Amino acid sequence: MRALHSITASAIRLTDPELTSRNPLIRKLERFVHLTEEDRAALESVSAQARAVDPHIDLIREGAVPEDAVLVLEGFACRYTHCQNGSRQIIAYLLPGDLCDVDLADLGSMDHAVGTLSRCIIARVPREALVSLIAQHPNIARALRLSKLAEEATARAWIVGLGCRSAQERVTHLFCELLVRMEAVGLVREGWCPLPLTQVDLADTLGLSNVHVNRLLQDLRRRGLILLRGRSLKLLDLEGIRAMAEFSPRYLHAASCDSGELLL
Amino acid sequence: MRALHSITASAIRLTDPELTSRNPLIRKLERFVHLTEEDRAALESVSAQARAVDPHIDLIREGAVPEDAVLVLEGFACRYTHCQNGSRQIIAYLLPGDLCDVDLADLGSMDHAVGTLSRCIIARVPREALVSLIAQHPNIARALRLSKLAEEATARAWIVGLGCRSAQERVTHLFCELLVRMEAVGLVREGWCPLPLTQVDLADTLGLSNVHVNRLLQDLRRRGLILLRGRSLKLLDLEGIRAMAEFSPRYLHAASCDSGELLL
DNA sequence: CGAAAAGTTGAACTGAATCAATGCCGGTGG
DNA sequence: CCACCGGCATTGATTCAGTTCAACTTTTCG
Repeated sequence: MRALHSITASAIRLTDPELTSRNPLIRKLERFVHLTEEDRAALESVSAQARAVDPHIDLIREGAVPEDAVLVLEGFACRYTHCQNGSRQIIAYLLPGDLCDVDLADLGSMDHAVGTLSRCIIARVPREALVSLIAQHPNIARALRLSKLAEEATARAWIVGLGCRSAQERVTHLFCELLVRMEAVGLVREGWCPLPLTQVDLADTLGLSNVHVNRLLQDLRRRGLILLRGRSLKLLDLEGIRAMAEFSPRYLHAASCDSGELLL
Repeated sequence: MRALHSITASAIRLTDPELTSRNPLIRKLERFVHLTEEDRAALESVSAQARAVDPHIDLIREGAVPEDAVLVLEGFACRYTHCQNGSRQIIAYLLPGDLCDVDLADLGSMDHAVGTLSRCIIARVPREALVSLIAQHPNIARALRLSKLAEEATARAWIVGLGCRSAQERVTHLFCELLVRMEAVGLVREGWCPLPLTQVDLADTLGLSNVHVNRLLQDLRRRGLILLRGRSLKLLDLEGIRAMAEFSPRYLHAASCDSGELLL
């Protein structure tokens, strides 16, 4: 059986060397650890019964005590809150492959909401399924721990950005982050990165007004640094943009990854 | 032996009902779980061999791969980074009782530095000691997990503050947060909360200039909302300040605490 | 095709930064 | 004990990055 599986796997690899799996959760976790066929099967089964969700729909409401974890398979979702002045602050993006609130067991009521930004494919992982997944698959448990560390590093990077970067630096830094994260789950094709966000979404992420975001994007386009077409983004002068954003991809793999290739 | 211990404990409680322990780590974790005498002894032993550290000293440098966790017993430390424009951004405060980087085992190189702000008393907990502490004391393990959730909630609150609150709201929100956290480790006396920070430190925390922080503080004093004397802070109209900061202490106990009293 | 959502533009405004000088206080050494 | 020094706090004047408001255009999508 083991032999059979690896033959199958390598056959797939020969026909389509890039797609070890279409499941973004598997792709993401494989950046951190090596998964066995059993691990992958468990992850596939957890991702079954996904359903499409419209944009701007709450997946977990603020104050709720979540009974299952949210797994994003397609589209962009986010954590967010509303301030009393009416403005919305996006706290984190949930991209394909992201599994929200792994520590369900310890979690009390939510201090923020989780909702879709674009149309999404979402799977719900019940608490018991999550617990047994972690208990029975040490590789997966470790990969989830490592990706949680990356999430925390991302939150820190957002604090730094909001605290001490200019508006243009924030925009470009966010684009660099999204590119790396989407690449990690195999969703970047020929430099084009899906970006199903409105300028208002970007503004609520970056602590800016939508008007100003609009002008910043125009400026980047005029200078030939980015292309924005049909909900996709292409960074033209990647090195230049990284320099102006002071972006280092290291924090996104915050961990002792074995594969050196990951460090870029 | 068990009986003896509990007699001792209640005797201490009778003479000094407030001080279940002077150790801020124990005080903090006891807000989340009930600790046995063995748990407490283990935590005391981990806190032994603390040493004084001057202000503005790095405890962990950016890029380092830490071999032990940092435990703050007295004073204020922080996580921070330098942006290339020269400004410093403080990412999190480490207050007495805070144990930095519990997931040492999974951690790669640091994407930020950890340093003292004021004079501090610091203990270093070697990796093996930390691992065995967690393995042998499930209560402590759970309490550390819960306090990590509170840390994450705090980071999210900082993102919200930097993203969409006015300068004055940020200052007052930070003061409310510090008051609650210092109260949790028994360091607030008659409403006075230690605040061994300069206005530059506050500015680097809040994404403001030191000049502006100075003016905001003067304004708060003039309006009779705070007192600032000798590295201590007193919030006079706590309800008013909480309202203007849109502060809810709930996120700081982000978890299923059993004690209702914690929810305020 | 028509309505709603998203993007674009200009003008006026403002919160906060910057720059630069001054005052204060606590520690240190003579 | 006093004089000096360095870090921190305070003040005023000026500038600027980014907001707000409001109108207008373009795109999307049922």
